[in-house]
Amino acid sequence: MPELADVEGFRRVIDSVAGSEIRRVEVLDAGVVHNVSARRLESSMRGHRLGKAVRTGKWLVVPTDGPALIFHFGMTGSLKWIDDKSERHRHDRVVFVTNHGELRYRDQRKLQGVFVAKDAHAIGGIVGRLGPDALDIGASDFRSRLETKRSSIKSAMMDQRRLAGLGNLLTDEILWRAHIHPAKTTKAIDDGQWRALHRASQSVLHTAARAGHTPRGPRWLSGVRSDDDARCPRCGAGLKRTKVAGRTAVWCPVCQRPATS
DNA sequence: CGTGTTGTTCAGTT
DNA sequence: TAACTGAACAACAC
Repeated sequence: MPELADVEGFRRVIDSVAGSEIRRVEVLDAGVVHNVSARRLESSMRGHRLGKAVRTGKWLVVPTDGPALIFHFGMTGSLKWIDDKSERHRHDRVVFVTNHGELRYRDQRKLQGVFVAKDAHAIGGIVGRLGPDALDIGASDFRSRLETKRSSIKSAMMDQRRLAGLGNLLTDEILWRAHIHPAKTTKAIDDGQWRALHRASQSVLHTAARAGHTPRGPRWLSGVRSDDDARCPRCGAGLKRTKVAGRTAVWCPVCQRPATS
């Protein structure tokens, strides 16, 4: 699930409970706690208040009046705020019990998880080299960061060092909206297509970020991409599935004509 | 028992 | 160097 839009949703979960004081940390599965021990996570966070979260790409940094919490959600992670007595979910891995409710890091596959940094500025060694967030990047920046990678456009868009936040679904959605084939080489994209791509990116990302997830509506590729016999929401053609940049790309053979040369 | 999965990283290769 | 491929991580559905 978690790409830019989903993590934006998690950011707002944190924002809505900023100020809550962590009373206890329950590490139910230490496999998701990455750069500190479970014991250290508990002792370093106890008694501190959650601040406003900052998202960059798929990373979420949560400052406190002590150390900062850092989350990456891999493919199946999420953050849940529970203010009633709901049962723990079998995939709840870390629970931050506060004075107002519980913040739960839930994750089936445990590919990423929870990190701790001295403060919100000391995240360099954890997050690595990230490009600017894909939301609200300007058209010329967008283009120059992508076109210098000689690869398929899909590969460039998913490269977190160029633009941060786009994953497999959002990338396919944007390319579909812009009528560009996912395997098209960056250097084969013309001026008009770069403009269309940027415009589609902003449109998709703003809507998805506002929703807190990539919409699955009838006008969205994401709404049909998993269907058997999936059809293009725009023209009705049968959608194609091919491997591009190591991932399954879903695209419309009519709206996104494959490269001819 | 295979195959696939909304992410990232690393070793090996081109 | 740049980019690609496959594997690995882990868990589950089909």
